[in-house]
This record gives sequence, C-alpha cells and structure tokens, in this order.
Amino acid sequence: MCTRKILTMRKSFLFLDTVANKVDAKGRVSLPADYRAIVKELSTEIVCYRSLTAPCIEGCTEDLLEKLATDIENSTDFFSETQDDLTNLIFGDAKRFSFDSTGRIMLTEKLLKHADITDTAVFVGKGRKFQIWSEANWAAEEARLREKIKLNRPSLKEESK
Amino acid sequence: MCTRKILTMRKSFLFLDTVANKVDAKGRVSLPADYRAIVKELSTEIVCYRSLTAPCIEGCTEDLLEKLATDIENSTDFFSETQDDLTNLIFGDAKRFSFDSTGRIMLTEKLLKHADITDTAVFVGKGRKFQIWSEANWAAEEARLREKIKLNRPSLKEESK
DNA sequence: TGGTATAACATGGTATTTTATGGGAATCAA
DNA sequence: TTGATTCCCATAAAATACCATGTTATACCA
Repeated sequence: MCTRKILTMRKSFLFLDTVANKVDAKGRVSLPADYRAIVKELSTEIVCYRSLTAPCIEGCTEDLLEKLATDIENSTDFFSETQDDLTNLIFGDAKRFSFDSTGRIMLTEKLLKHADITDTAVFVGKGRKFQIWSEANWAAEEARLREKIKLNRPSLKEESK
Repeated sequence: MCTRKILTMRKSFLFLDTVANKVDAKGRVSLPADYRAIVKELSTEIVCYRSLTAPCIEGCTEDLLEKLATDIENSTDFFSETQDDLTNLIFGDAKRFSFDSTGRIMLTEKLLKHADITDTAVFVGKGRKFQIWSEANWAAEEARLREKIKLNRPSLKEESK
C-alpha cells in the first residue's frame, strides 16, 4: 500500500526479487504483488513469451515491447539483421496476460512446458523484464550465474578474501 | 534533526557512520535515522541484496538501481547475453524495503542468513551504498581492512607509530 | 558552563490490511 | 453436454501500519 503510493509519485519501475508462487490445478498463478503494482501504475499489461536462450518464460510490460518496436523502426543500423529476426520471433510468440481481481494470470500450456513448470513458478526480477522458472531450473541457473561472476571478476574475489 | 536540515539544503547523500541496531523476532530493524533522512529526501526507497563477495547484506537507494538499469539498457543491446546474466543476478536478488512510521524495515530470512545475523545488525556506511553485518563478521572485517591499510600504506604506519 | 526541558530515537507489542491460494458459480465455445 | 475460462467469495498466513514506553541525544536557559 505504501509501495503503491510511492510508485504513484515516482518513476521507479523495476521488477525485483525472486518469488515462488504456486500454479494451481487450473493453471493459475499469482503475479507477485510488486509486479502488479507496476502494471497498474503504468496502465499497461504483462506480456510473456518463451525465452530464446533459456528454459524459462520471459515477461515484461507491453510498454517495453512498444519501445523495442519503435527503436527498430527508427534505426536501421542499430539493430543487426539477426536481432531483427530475434525480434520477429519474440513478437510472434508474445502473448498478453491480464490478471483477475485476486491478481492471478493463467499461463498457457506452451509456456509452462517450455519452462518445465508443473506446480511452482519462480518469478525472477530483471529490472525492466522478469523471468519465470521452474524451481529446479532456476536453482541450476542461479548456481551457474554465481559461479560465472566469480570467474569473470577476479578483483571481486580478491576483495572478499 | 540538524542532519535533516543540512540534507535539505545540500545535495550530500552519503551513507555514513556505523550503527548497531537490534533485530527482533520478526526480523524488524530500525534503519538508522540518518539513512531514513536520505531516503525521504530523495523520495526513493531502500533496496537490499546479498553481497556477491562478502557475508553481509548490501543496500542502496532504488534510484541507484534505476540508473544501473538504464545504463545497462543503453550500453548493450536488447538481446545481449552478458546483460541477461548480470541483470538476473542483481535485480533477481534485490528486494525493495520500505520502513514503517517508526522507521523499521523487515529483513528477509534469506538476507539475514547470508550475513549470519541473528539479533543485532550493524549498519556500515559506504557512501552511495551501505552494508549490514553481524557483529562478529563486522569485527573481523574491520580488523582485516585496517590491517590491509597498514600493509599497503607504510607512511600511515609511520605516523601512527 | 552546567543543568534541565524537550524532542528524537530505538524497540516491544498489537491491530489492521494485503496477499496468496483454494473452491464454487457463472459464462462461453465447441 | 463437456471442457475450459472468467469472476467472485472465503480463509489462513504474512506483511504492514499504528500505539506505547524507556532511553538517549539535542536544544534551551540560567
């Protein structure tokens, strides 16, 4: 409630945190309350699509896709042909999801299957976007990321010593 | 109180000092008054996440993360793999914390555990960020830091002698 | 300068509100 | 009808706002 008020005044629209919510028999999942606050504030909608690179669902506000589309329109050189292809894939796959009065969305079979999600959906904030993972896949992914950071930033390793 | 006035007039928004506050059974801790003044002044919120390099919690204003999100957006392309990994780690772990009318935030189990905090949280200012340590871990860390400085800057050793 | 009144703060406790989640009725399409 | 989707209600747990108190720090005055 406090959050909502502050979001009303400011412009901070970051998807944060990691939340695990249950997927019930009907396929319903609660969108984390913080995420809902963002959607309401921006008067936009949630859009989800299969991640192109990982076994997870990716989501963002429709606003962001709008921005992406505009960027592509306006600059021919900024986006490579490959990226253009990727964009087509995303737009083709993306679907709009609105939540009911209790804050739940209903993910499709296609998405759930791509992410190996059966009974629990893990929402992972990514700033302007977020991802939805199965518990097992996310555990593996997080481990991979933390390992990678250690290797790529020896200076950090040094500091922690 | 004097602090607040100065903050109002100047643009000095540094987290300073070291303050030890109690963590109650529910995980509530008073955010140091000076820190709260900064948050209010900037009309932002506090965001905390597990330090990547040390057994402590790290915190900053949401503004700072906003800036980071924008920088990442602009510096790399929409589909960059590095961007993907980085954003997952940072934003996925970060959580927004708003304090109640008495100035307390409620830290999560995950964060407290990472920092070995049970009953006392030590807030350590770091300028734009701050850290939260357990008493024991902070004592060790401070000793380590002071020792390191001595070795790296013999001139200081000379003076203190 | 010293002493006292005042305000701010940390902290324990309690009440109220959100939120996640299960289940049922209503709506709609095949 | 059947199967699925949307809407609404109920509830338990968790998060949040609010109240009260002792203590400390600050401001004020003699």
